[in-house]
Amino acid sequence: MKKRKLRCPVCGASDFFYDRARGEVICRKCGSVMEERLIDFSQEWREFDFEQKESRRRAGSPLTPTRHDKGVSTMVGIGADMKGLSVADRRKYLRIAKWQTRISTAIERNLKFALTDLRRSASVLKLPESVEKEAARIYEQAARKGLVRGRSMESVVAGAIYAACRINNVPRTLGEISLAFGLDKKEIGKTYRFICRQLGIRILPTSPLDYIYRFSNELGLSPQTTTKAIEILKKALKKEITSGKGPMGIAAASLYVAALLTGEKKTQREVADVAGVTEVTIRNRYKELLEQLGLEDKVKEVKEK
DNA sequence: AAGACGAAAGTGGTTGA
DNA sequence: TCAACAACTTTCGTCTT
Repeated sequence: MKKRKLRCPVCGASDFFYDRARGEVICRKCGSVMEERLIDFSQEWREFDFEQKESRRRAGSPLTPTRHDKGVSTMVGIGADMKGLSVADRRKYLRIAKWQTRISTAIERNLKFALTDLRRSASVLKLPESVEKEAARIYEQAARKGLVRGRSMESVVAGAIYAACRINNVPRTLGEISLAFGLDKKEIGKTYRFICRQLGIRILPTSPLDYIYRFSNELGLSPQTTTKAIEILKKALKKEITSGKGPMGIAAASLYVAALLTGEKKTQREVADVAGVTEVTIRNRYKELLEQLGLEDKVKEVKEK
């Protein structure tokens, strides 16, 4: 394949930063996001990788031995030496072995379906490979621990994906995931919390900064505005007026203010939609930002024009 | 007519006794 | 286990552009 020199359509520079974790290419000079779906290039070998993974799994040991799956990962040996055992004990032994085979093949079967589903939605969500793998790992753990029982397989897959996103600081909102799966936000959130608790996964709150680039890109805002939003956001973080608040609302409000100040005005509704929050939340955050950062005058100035 | 603003009531989750 | 609580949503009326 011929190598073509990429140039930033905004500032013309050809110095890019590839944020592998987020699957985004960002111009070093002006900060605009060039490509959000870089991952699509890797579709081919990623699938190949998954095939490999699956076949490996069928062949034997789980990839991630953890403290959680004691009972299941320790197989009762089928060809074990049973000479010293009574008939009753032998029967019992064989019965256990049989059930374990049944359970584990059931899990393998389930895993096969789940991973197909996972792969499909990861591709819809344009997730980096690392996150997809992480999600697969989480799902497998959950399945082996029997957490899928009583829940739809899809919701657990969705929960695993969401958890993987959070862990890798790859911002995807619950709304986006629920759209990709056609599931209710609440349901995904519920299973997400459930499997996190059960698997002892520690979740750090996401930073609003993680969302800025994507939201900004989706709104079609200029790099200047994006930079402005980040500037505002950082000040807000420093003043600690953001703690306890939802990160998406804060990111959205920062972008809204920034767009206002640079004359690229977006309506509250537009911003609210891409950020997956309501206008009311934006208004509240927006008000706080203006008060705490002394931006009222600047906004007034802009409005006069 | 559309957008911005804010009050009031409701939702789901966390926390602390 | 339950009640208080904070953040966010929904809904709706009013004001501004």
